[in-house]
Amino acid sequence: MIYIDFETRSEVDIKKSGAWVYSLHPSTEILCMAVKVDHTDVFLLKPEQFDGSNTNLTLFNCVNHVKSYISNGVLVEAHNAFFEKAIWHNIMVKRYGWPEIKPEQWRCSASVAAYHALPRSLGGAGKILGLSTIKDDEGKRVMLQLSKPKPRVGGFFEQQEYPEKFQTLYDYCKSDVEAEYAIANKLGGLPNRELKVWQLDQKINERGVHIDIDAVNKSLKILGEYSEKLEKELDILTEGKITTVGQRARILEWCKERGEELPGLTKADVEQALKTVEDAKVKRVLEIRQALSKTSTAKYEAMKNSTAPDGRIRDVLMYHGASTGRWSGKLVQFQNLPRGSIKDMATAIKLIKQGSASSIEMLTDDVMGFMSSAIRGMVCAPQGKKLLVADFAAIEARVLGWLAGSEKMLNQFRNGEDLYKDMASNIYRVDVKDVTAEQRQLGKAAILGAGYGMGAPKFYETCLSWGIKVHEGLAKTAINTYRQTYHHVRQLWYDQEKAAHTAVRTGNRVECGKTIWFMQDDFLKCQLPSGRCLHYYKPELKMKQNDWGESIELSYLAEKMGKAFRNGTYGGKLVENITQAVARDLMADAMLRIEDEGFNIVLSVHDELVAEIPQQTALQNPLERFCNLMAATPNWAKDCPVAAEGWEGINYKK
DNA sequence: CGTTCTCGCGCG
DNA sequence: AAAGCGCGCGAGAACG
Repeated sequence: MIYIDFETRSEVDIKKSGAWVYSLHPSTEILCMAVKVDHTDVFLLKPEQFDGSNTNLTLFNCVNHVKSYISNGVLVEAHNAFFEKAIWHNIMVKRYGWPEIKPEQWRCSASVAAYHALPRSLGGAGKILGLSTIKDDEGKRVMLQLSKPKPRVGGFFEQQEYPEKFQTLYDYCKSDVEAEYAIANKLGGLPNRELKVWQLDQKINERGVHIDIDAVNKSLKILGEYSEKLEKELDILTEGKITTVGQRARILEWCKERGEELPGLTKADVEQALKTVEDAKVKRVLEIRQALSKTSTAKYEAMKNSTAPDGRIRDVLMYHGASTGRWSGKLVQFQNLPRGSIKDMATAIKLIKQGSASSIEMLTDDVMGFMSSAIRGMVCAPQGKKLLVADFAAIEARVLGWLAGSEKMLNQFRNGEDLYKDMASNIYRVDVKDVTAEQRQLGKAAILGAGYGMGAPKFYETCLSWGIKVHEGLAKTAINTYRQTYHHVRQLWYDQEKAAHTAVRTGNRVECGKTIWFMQDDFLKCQLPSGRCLHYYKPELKMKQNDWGESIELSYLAEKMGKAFRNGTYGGKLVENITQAVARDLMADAMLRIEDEGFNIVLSVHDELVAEIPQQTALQNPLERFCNLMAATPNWAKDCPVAAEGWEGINYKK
C-alpha cells in the first residue's frame, strides 16, 4: 500500500468549484507530494523532483520504485481520495507523465473513518481516535496561506522568498501522510461489500451530473435583475435601515419600531405575520423577505462555479455522509433541491433561456418561487441521452414494518392498501371509505412521524408546521392509535434499546430481531441484515434524570466542528438509525445492480435514483427494467415489500 | 479581517 | 415506557 498526500495552490477556490474544476484549472499547481510505502519512512517530492532529477540517489530510486509499483497495480490510499485522484489524473499524469492509477487501486481513509461514524476530516478522526500524529494548527494555517493568492495584492507566496513557510508546509504534508497511515492502521479498510459501494460511489462522482449551463447563466441574470429591484425597494421603504433580507435582527427591530412585533423570522413566522399585519410597509418588507429568502440564487451560483467545461459537475455525493450510511451532498447539494411546482419543465427552461425577468413577471408574480422551482430542471441529459428517474415507494415505512415484524403493516403494503387512510379511519373511528382528504393528511403525518417514538406534543407541533389542522387531544389520539395499531413497532423501540444496553454492559453478542448488537474494539456495533454495521464509538451507560424519572442512558462519542461530545440515544432513535440504514443498504444494492446493467447513475437522493442512458437503446423498455432492478430485493431482504416507480425525460423534476 | 458558531431552510 | 431522525449550505453574528 502506498499512502499519498498533495499540497497544492491555485487561483480557484476549491470550496466553491470542487476538486475536479480545481484540478483542471491552469493556475493549479502541486507544491509537494508526500509518499509512504507500506511502513517505511515518508518521503517528500517537490515538482522539480517528479522526473527523478534534483534528488539524491535514494530519492531517485524511490521515485522509480513508486512509479513501477503504481504501474503494477499496487494500492494507493489518500484521505478524501477524490481530490488526490483529480490531481493525479489532471496534473501528475498530464503534466508530469506519471502512470495512471486505476480506479480499483484507490483506497480512501476518509471513507473508512466515515464508515465507522467517526469524523471525516483527517484532524478530527486522528484526534478522536487519540492518535499521536494529530495535525498541527500552525501547519494548517501556513498551508491555507500558501494554497491561494495573497489577499488583496494577489500572486502566490514563492518558495525563494518564504523558505521557512515552505518547510512548514512540507512537514505538514508529511505529517498528514503519517496521520493517514495511523488511521488506516487503526481502522483497517472497508468490508468487501462496502468497498464495492465506495468504488461505485467514485464512479458516479467521476462521471458527474450534467447541467444545462446556458439555463444556469440565464437564471443568474434573471435573479440578479429581480433581487436588485426588490432590494432597492427594501432600502427605500426602510430609509436605508434594511438593505438585504438576511438582516434578521434589523428586520425584527424595524418591525417592532412600527408596532409589529414578530416572534422570529422563520418561514412560518412570516407567513403568520402576513395574515395579521396592518402596517402596509411592514407587510411589504415581509413579502420581500419571503421572496428573497429562497436559497435559489446560491444554488445557481454553486452550479455555475462547479460545472466543468464539459458541462458536468463532479464529486457531489459524499459516501457514508450520514452515520447511518446514507449519502450526503457536497458542492451543489443535490439532496435538498426544492421540489418545485413546475409541471412543464421543458417550457419553463425555454422561458428562462430567453433571459429576461420581465417576461417571467408577466407569467407569475412570484418570480423567486418560479426560479426556485426551476432549479431541478438545470440537471438534464446531455445531447442524445435521456434521464431515467425512479424512487422507492415509502421505503422507510416499509423497512420499519419489516424490521418490526408487523404483519399488519407488511400486508397492507403487499396488498397495496392506503396506510394513511387506514390510519385516519382508526384515529377518527370512521369507515375507510368515509375518510376525508383532511383526515387522511393526519393519518399520513402519523405514519411518517410516529414510527420512531414521537410523543403527542411534538406530533402536534409537527402537524402545525406541515400545515395540518390538529388540536392537542387529536394529536394524543393519533399517537396512541399508531402505537396500538403497530404495536410491534413500539415493541421494537424497547427491544433495540435493551439489546444495545445489554451489549454495552456485558460485552456479549445480543441478537435482536434482524439485527445483532456487539462490542468490538471501542465500538458498539449493530450488524444489519445486509452484514454492514452501524457504529457507536466509546459507548457508555449512565444514570440520567429525566422529566419522567431516573433511567439509564446510552451515549457515544461524536464530533461536531472539531469538538468531541457525548451524544445520548434511546430506543426510538436507534430504530430510526437502523431503519434508515437498511433503506440505504437496499439503495446501495439497487445501485450496484443498476450500474451493472449498463445504466449510468448520476445521482442518488436517499430513495431516488437518476441515471443517464442513450435515447436510442437496444433495450425494449428501459424504464421498466430500471424500476424492476431497483425494486428487486437482495437475499437478505427477500420478504421486505419494496416497490419503485419512475419516469423518463430530459430535465430532472419532482 | 478571517474564522467559528448559530439559525434557518431545503431535502429524505 | 418517554424521547422522531438524518444531512449541507448560506448568511449574519460573535469571537479573536
